[in-house]
Order: sequence, then structure tokens, then C-alpha cells
Amino acid sequence: MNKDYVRRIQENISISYDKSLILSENGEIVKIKKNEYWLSEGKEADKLAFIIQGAMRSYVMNEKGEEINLLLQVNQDFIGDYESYISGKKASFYIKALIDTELFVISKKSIDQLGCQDAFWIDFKTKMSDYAFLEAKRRIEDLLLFTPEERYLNLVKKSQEVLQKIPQKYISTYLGITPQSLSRIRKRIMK
Amino acid sequence: MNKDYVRRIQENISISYDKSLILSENGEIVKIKKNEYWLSEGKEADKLAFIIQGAMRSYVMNEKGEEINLLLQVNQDFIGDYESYISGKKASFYIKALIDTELFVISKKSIDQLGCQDAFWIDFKTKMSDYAFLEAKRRIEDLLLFTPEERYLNLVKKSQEVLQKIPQKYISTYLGITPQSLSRIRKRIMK
DNA sequence: CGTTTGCTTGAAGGTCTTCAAATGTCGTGG
DNA sequence: CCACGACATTTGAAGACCTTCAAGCAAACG
Repeated sequence: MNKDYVRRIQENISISYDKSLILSENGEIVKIKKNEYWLSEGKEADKLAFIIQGAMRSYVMNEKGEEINLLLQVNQDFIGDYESYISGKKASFYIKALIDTELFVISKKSIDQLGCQDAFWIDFKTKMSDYAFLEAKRRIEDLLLFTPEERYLNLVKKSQEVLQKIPQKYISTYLGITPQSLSRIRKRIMK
Repeated sequence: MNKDYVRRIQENISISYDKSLILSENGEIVKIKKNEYWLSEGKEADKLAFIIQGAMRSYVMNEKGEEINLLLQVNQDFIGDYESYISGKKASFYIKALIDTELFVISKKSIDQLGCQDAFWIDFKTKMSDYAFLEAKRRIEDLLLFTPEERYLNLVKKSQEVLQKIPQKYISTYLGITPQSLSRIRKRIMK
């Protein structure tokens, strides 16, 4: 893996260059074309990834067969089915590339092996799970405390990158509304 | 701490009697009267608890000063500000007893000390954080995939105990709606 | 027994959903 | 390079549901 990649991994997760070098030796770079899956429901999902460059979405199907986006991820974000990762269950959702994307992928096995060599990586694992929880908690508060319009404004404030890279029809179900409603919300806000 | 308590802790978290005995020696029983706080925004919150018997709610204030219930907890449930617990930040919400409640409380310090003595407790910590994440994930899916009415029906299926112990006005904001709307939903369903 | 608190119901207004059609945008092949 | 088709976004109309404010009823508690 070249030096540039190691640096980007380092930036992604704010650890030392040395540690990111070790990490990079235990994972791999995967390139995914637009609209290709990195993960599908029912498949093994015992690995996690960071987005080095690109954009992806994690979604489930509702009872009507509509895709509902649980997460929209861009540069520096983690992706993966964290539930499968920790429990060994099959994946419960899909992860698909919104544009051509480069991932750094590492398996559970590799992370666990690193943990045996250096307690740093046990700590690292804890931080990852804490991060996953905190993200989820923020999402719950966003959904409970704000209206769809406020949620959209929160997203505008929080991530220009998501707004620019990701089509509205995906953003809408992430916010819990239909694409038509998001279009009308944007119109309302314009004024 | 008496034997009965140890057994209830054991049931709560499905570990061996021996382990629950060790745990019980490192924590304490706390009794909280109806409408009393166990935790307030801005306070230290470096401890967690299990509900041995009773019911509590975790809530935040929105901009209008209304209380929004993030969680409703009954027997066997964990309570605590897990974000404060892991990060050391001050509590970001309130936890209050809905009825007279008995808690088993254990501090972060105690759990960390246990971890030094026996790797079992490191594993135990991981399981707790995984549990916290999975609960949060289920909540997000509930909010994104279902309508308020469906969410109420999901709750009916999931927890009769919550329905029985907790007044409607608290259940409503947990579901993301007003008490009036929940009243109308229940009326609709009756038919 | 009366007061407080919670629950229900009514009316008006706003937002979201659905279905449908029109308009925009983008990429590909001619 | 343009034209076409595919797909995304916008807009319209009707209907369902939620919210707010307000009032009436029920239950709980001192």
C-alpha cells in the first residue's frame, strides 16, 4: 500500500503515522464503482471500512420494498454493518456506492489479531464502538427533537459534502420523508 | 447486600451467580422515590445502573422547554448517560423515577478496577457498549421505518410492562408525538 | 371532597403522503 | 455535437395525520 494511502487513513481516524502504517498492513484498499454494492443483506459482514474518497449509503428495504437510507457516508466516515460485525449475524442491510469510491477495509479477524499484539488496538476497538453508539444517539435525538424541515437545516449546517455529493432522493429518506416533501421544504426555505 | 438482590442482578444481565456476586460487592443498591431524579443535566454521570424493580425515564428538554423522553425503562433495563460514562462529560439529560424504584448502581471506576483483575470484565464492558449501540440502532429503524401509529403498535407488542407502568403522556414523546395524538391513535385502533 | 393532574375530544391550521403530470438534468449513442 | 431516453426534481391536487389551543371529563391524592 502506498504512503499516500497510509496518510489518508491516518487523517481519517486521527492516530499516529506508525499506527496507521500497522493498520494499513492488516487491511486492504478496495475500489467500488458507482452503484455497486459493498455489502448486501444476508451476506457475511465481518469487516469494517473507512471511506478514503467517495460516497456511500447504507439502506434497508421497508415492507413496501422502498429503500430507506439509514446512513449517508462521505470521506472520513466509517461504513459497515456494525451489528453483524460484533454479533457474527448476517448483514441486515445494504451498502452501495453513490459515486466511484475507495475504501480501506479491515476484517474483524485482523483487528482482533492486532489486539493480541498491542493493547493499543483493544482501546482502538472500544473507541470505534463508542463512536458507533454516539453517532446513533445523535441520530435518535435528531429524529425525536426536530421536524423534517429542521432536520434538513441541521444537515445543511453539518455537512455540505453530503448535500453536494448525494442526490436529494437519497437524502429525503435519510431524513424520514419522501423526495417530494424534501423538494417542498427546500422551496419553503428559499423564500 | 442480600442474596435476593444478587440473584436479581444475575437474572438482569445473565451472568453466573459467582460473577454477579463479585459485581454486587463492587456496586450498591439505591432506592429512588417516585418523581425523584437519579441523574440531572450538567451533573457528573460516571456510573451506570440496572433497574431491579421499578420504572424510570430518560429525557431531554427541547427548545420550548418540553420534556422529550429518549428512553422508557423498566425492570431488567440499563440506565445511565452512556455518553457521559464513556467520555467523562457532564450529563446531557435527566433520569427520573416514574414509580418507587430500586437500582443496582456501579461506577465506571469499579468496573475498570474489575477489568484489571479478570479479563471477564473487559469482555463484559464490551458487551455493555455493544448492547447500548444495538438498542440505539433499533430505535433509529423504528423511527425511520414506521409511522407513529405503527410505532405504538410495535411498543404494544414489545413491552406490556412499559404500557402498564408508564403514563401515556410520557409514552407519547418517546414515540415522537404529542399526548393528544397518542390518545387519538389509541381511539383509532380500538375500532 | 375539592384540587390537581392526566386523558379525551373538538376545531382550525399546517405539513406530510400519495398519485400523477410536467419540467430538468445527465449521459450515451447516433 | 445534438437528440433521445432515463432518471431526478418539481409541482399540483386530494386526503390523511399531526399540532396547537381550548374545553370538558376522569382519575388520583391529599
